[in-house]
Amino acid sequence: MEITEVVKQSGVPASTLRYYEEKGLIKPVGRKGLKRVFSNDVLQRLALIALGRATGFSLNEIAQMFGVDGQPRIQSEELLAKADELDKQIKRLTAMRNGLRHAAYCPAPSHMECPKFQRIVRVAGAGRMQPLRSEKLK
Amino acid sequence: MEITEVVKQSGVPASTLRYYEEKGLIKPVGRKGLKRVFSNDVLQRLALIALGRATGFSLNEIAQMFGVDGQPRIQSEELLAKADELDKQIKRLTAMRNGLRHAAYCPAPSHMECPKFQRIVRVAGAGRMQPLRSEKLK
DNA sequence: TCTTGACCTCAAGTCGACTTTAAGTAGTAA
DNA sequence: TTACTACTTAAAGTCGACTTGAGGTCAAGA
Repeated sequence: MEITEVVKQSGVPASTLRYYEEKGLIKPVGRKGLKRVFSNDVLQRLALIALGRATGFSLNEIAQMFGVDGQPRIQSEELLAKADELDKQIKRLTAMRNGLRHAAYCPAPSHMECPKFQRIVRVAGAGRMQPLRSEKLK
Repeated sequence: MEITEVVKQSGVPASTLRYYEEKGLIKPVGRKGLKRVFSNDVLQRLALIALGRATGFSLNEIAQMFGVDGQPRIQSEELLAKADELDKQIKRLTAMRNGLRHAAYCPAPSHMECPKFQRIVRVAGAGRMQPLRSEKLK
């Protein structure tokens, strides 16, 4: 497959494919002249990357978790730790979803005054109010 | 409360608080000289913002969903639509979590070759491989 | 042979979410 | 009065994830 075929089948723009290659997330099987040639495994790879991105992992994290060949490069311990993080995240999302559904119908003048809504926020946040960027320091 | 107190109780840096104010996400009740004075409602507000961010909403979306006073500014229909989005997101997260747990133990040489792992990726992605930035066009 | 189209590289630009920096002000303490 | 501390503003910088643009290459068709 040449790059355009990958673009068509995946919906991922060529510029992004080149960028992902640069970051070591995908790898063409070869070249035909200048042109990159991909095997169709790349589509699964892209699905995996998209899934990772959609679940909040950075490209670097994804690259770490699954090497170019799909083999994890980090310890199973760390993979399991990531999985646990996701569990927490799932709880937050569930709380937020419930909060939104509630807010759609709650008659309270301001939601911050509604005890149910307050509880949802409290349960979900549970002390973590830091903005996301602050997590860069590691 | 002055800003430092908010920083202490919330963990959110002063620079971020000022930035949030600029974006219309929070609002001091007044000033004492130059200094901002906040009511302690701001802490709940920050929890709400953090929850929103953690669940993947942008600051603009959060500002849209809940005005400065916590009253939703958008229709319940839209709130419910957001809730449905969250449901999908929860499914993706769950899939990713399962994938990671599986990857931690699966003996297959490459995960992309493991049928179980493949199914997880397929179920979760379901055609959506577009990078996140592409969604800016709306 | 010349042009076209599909691809290439490398550098620079953009966008959101902040952070950093430089320079200023208001209240308090010595 | 001076110095210090806790804040302020406005502008510029940073970081990740891409996108855009300028200019180059190569195979195929007129």
